[in-house]
Amino acid sequence: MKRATFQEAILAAAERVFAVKPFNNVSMRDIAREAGISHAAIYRYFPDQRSLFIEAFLCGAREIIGFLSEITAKSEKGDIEAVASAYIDYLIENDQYFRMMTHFMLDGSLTPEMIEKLNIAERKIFDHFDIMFRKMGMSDPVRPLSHAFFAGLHGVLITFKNYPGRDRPAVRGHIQKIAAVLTDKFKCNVKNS
Amino acid sequence: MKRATFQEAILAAAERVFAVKPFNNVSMRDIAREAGISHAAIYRYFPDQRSLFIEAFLCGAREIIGFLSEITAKSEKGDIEAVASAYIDYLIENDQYFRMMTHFMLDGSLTPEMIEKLNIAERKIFDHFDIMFRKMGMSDPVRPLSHAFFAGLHGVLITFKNYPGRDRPAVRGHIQKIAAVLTDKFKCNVKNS
DNA sequence: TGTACATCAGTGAACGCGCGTTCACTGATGTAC
DNA sequence: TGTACATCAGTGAACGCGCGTTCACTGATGTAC
Repeated sequence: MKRATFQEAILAAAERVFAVKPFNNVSMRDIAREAGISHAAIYRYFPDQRSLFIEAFLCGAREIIGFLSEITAKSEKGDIEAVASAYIDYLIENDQYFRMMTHFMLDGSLTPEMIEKLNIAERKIFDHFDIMFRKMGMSDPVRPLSHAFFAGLHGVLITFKNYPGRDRPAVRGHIQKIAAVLTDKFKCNVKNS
Repeated sequence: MKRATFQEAILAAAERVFAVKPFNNVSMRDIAREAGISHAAIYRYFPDQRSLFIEAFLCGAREIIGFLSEITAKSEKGDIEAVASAYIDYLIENDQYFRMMTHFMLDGSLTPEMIEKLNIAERKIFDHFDIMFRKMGMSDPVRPLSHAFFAGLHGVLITFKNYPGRDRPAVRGHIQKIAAVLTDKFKCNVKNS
């Protein structure tokens, strides 16, 4: 097996483990077991655990970005509600990447290279929101809107993920409802001096 | 020293440690050292580490709530910009509680009692935002607005906390700027069908 | 007031665990002649 | 084609660490008579 292929196999195994177990207690041994190799072998392909995690996250981020690209392209008139709702739904389903993203955002000890990698992914997401806001006829600069909207949607997900005493569908419903409240605010084109 | 006093002394020590070190690698030994006692002694007052952390967080939350209560009371006409800006500033300064809050929100393994305690604190924050929105003349129900606004502000903090390549004042400036964009949206009273 | 005893807060040492990472080694593969 | 050698991917075992938690013990305090 070629080197690149092997790396991808490890990342794919990591992805499968993350889907089942909260990433913050996924061990190198877990991933190795899932990939069917010795845990020592991983160190031939990744210098350390965090590099592996970040690379795995970037794979997931690529998927998120691909999905976002699809839904923003689909909505001809910049239908922000549809985009927001689909985006939220996607992140609820692919919850592990969302959690990793939040974790990295709060982690103060990343190297500049790691931060830069994450930031490139983030900027791509902003770009798609930019496109959406332009389609909606918002006047430039739209980037601050994308920042605020992205951050707002993520905040809603984080805040209500463990909304107490509710089952999963009810939580999803509440998140969608509050996200809709937020989204509605962003349809307002007026600048309130 | 009375039992309650001792507990408070431990919590105060924890608070001091959290101010210096990311809470996710604060150990019982760290807290004990700061409090000037043996780490085994802590277990007389708290059943385990997480209970201690949650209790410490609740202390911090009380302070946040107190602060929020002050600023919402001060702003006669529901000056949402002033409230948001002060709230954001406070959370940037008292960053450790904000991070703990986010951590607990994402942690899926809390007991129902713990979740309930955290939720009571959260609801108190919502209450203050409710008051603000009512002062602004928003029509009921305002609770969804509070949910969305609270979540949005927190999202902005999380998203831009480690905004890469910026120093602390620049990060603070950006967070305030994006929070202002969000806040501005919430001044719009129109329902965009 | 003094004495014998019980209580219990607080201690230092130790337990046990899981983890990231390293290391000496093996065996398969590739290469040079 | 065959042989001798080098390379190197992958292994299982081990290292070393820090942690949460427990435990046997100590010494101070309180209590009963």
